[in-house]
Amino acid sequence: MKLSEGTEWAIHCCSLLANLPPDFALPKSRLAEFFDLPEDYLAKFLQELSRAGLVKTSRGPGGGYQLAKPAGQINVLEIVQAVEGDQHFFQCTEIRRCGPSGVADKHYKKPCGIARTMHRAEAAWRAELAAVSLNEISQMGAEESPQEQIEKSLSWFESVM
Amino acid sequence: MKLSEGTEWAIHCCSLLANLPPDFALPKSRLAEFFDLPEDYLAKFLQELSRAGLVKTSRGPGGGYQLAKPAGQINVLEIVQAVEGDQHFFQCTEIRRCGPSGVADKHYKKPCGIARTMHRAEAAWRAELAAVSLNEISQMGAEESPQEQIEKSLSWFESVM
DNA sequence: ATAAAACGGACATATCATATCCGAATATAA
DNA sequence: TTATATTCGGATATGATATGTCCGTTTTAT
Ligand code: SF4
Ligand code: SF4
Repeated sequence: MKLSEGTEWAIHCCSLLANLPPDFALPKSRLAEFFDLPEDYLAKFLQELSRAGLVKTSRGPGGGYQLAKPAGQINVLEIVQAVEGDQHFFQCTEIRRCGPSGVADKHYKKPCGIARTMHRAEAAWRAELAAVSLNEISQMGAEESPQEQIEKSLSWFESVM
Repeated sequence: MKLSEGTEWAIHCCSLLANLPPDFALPKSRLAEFFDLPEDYLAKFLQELSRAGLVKTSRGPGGGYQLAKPAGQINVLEIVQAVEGDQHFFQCTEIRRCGPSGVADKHYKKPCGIARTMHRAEAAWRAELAAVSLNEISQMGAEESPQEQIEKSLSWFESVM
């Protein structure tokens, strides 16, 4: 029961993209370099962000990834769902219908209390993530990063653009 | 990103145990039979419930599993954690420290905004589960089960005790 | 035309979930 | 004391998913 690493990577990448000047695209090679991640594997998640409509891509020289919307209009839940899919954590296998006490399917009108409890908890999780925008994430990142890191990021950025 | 089936099994088993007369123990063979589950695999999760102190066990003839505490004093989160462990969903791999902008470890004083956001969401999930007692689960089960199922359960129970 | 870049499918490997089996420890009852 | 019923834990097998690499195709700027 663990979120994939891709989720962390995707949020970090989106946060970085949020700090880029408008109309500037960063290719996967640069993103991978910045975080020291395997380029081809990272690309999988970037493509999922693209499919989800969170980033837009441009091919060819000078191309790469940019946010598809202002960072204030993207929330963390969207990023997580793009990478993880929208499966529920709790997938009921309807074991109440099995064994010596099970009866015909038509008698089970709605999810039982167990399923409702688990789903309510998931909804609370999603709500917390949906309440945080990418903008907030990138601002927290900017405010809390050590000064030296910000300087190194800027000089890295100068060297690639 | 999916909870194991064992979680559902464990909650169902606890709910069933909550309906047993005091001082009556149900062996794993009966529990597995009731839900039509693989006996040896189910036993793994029952043992985890035992290690977590949620059920008590007695060996030898007439032995089996019973709740270790009144159902009102057990909550769903405890059961889930017993089975799933207490790992966080989101496990930060500290990628901010890597790549061309990373600086020495000592500069990172606290989890970043991403990690805090993810952990807050997990806390909300846990809180929802902790708010529901096993007693409520088993009552919902009793109230919502089809009449025919309750009768079949009772007659099954007569046959095994 | 050439080069840079995303895209998508095929593949390999590692980790974890699922499942079975068995011997050891423990308790009851005859 | 012996036979039986039960939990416990380790070993092992299998399948699914996460992780990671590779390469050919498509798109686009120059
Ligand atoms: S709906 Fe509820 S009772 Fe039925 S299998 Fe799912 S969790 Fe169990
Ligand atoms: S603490 Fe935050 S910035 Fe650092 S790796 Fe974890 S999620 Fe990323």
